[in-house]
Amino acid sequence: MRGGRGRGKGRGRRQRVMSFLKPCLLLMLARGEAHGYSLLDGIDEFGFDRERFDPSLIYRALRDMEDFGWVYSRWDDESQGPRRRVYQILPEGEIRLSEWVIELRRTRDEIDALLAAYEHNQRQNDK
Amino acid sequence: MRGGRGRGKGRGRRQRVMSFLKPCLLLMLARGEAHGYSLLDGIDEFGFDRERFDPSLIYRALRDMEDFGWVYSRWDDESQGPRRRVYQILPEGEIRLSEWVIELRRTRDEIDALLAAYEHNQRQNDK
DNA sequence: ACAGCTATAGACTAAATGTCAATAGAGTAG
DNA sequence: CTACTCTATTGACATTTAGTCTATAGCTGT
Repeated sequence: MRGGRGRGKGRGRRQRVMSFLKPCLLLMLARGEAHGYSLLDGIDEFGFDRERFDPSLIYRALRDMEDFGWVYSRWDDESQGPRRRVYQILPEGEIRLSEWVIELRRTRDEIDALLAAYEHNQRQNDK
Repeated sequence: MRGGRGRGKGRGRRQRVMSFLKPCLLLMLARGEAHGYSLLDGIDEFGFDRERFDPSLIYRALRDMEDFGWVYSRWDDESQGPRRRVYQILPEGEIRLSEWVIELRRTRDEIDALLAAYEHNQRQNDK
């Protein structure tokens, strides 16, 4: 076993990644316009832990998506409290969401393939 | 629509992420020892495109996993051609793989939830 | 000798994520 | 009236992960 290359990372544990947030946000916006904070309240539907979830991630994702032309935003001055930016999904965003759905289906199928291979392995080892 | 903040990224398309490679490698190693290049030949089983897949990713993943104590490697001098490093999975690696399987099942379920929500939305819009 | 394949490794780049702190309006408990 | 809390958005910075490109080196066939 070669000696470490000075890359001791403690433990390679990270959270899920796979850019799951943006499709979730697009889907929520497809149900109707919303602002960042209200979207934050909705993300636990998709398995995110609302308590530990940093709001800045949502705002960043929304701004990125606006730069891509997937969503549109305007300030809402009617509401009480601090001004909120209200987002709407654009046709480009609906297209991107539908592409994402296709990619996610494929990803799911690949995960299923790995799980099946793993379980197959386990059965072999039990024999 | 705010003017761009100088963040024109062309198009936000990336490949799948989710650290899928390492669990695939661990699973392949669970079936028996192997070296990097032979693992490269096996990854298309999991949906990777062997042609476009850069071998250095495999070697890096293997070294990372060795640093974590999940696999063990030794030089194989018996083989012809350039020396190859042969990897074996360690008990730590089997444990990590089983944890990964649990995480992947959860990820798959979350993808399924999003897909179901998307399809539900579509049906509503058709009405 | 050299072209091509097998095999591994390193450097550099780019992108995606995560963490923290700053700002600010409104309502409310004391 | 002021300190505190909740809603709301933003920016800076750090870390992690993934992707590209290049280098090295042994063997094989010509």
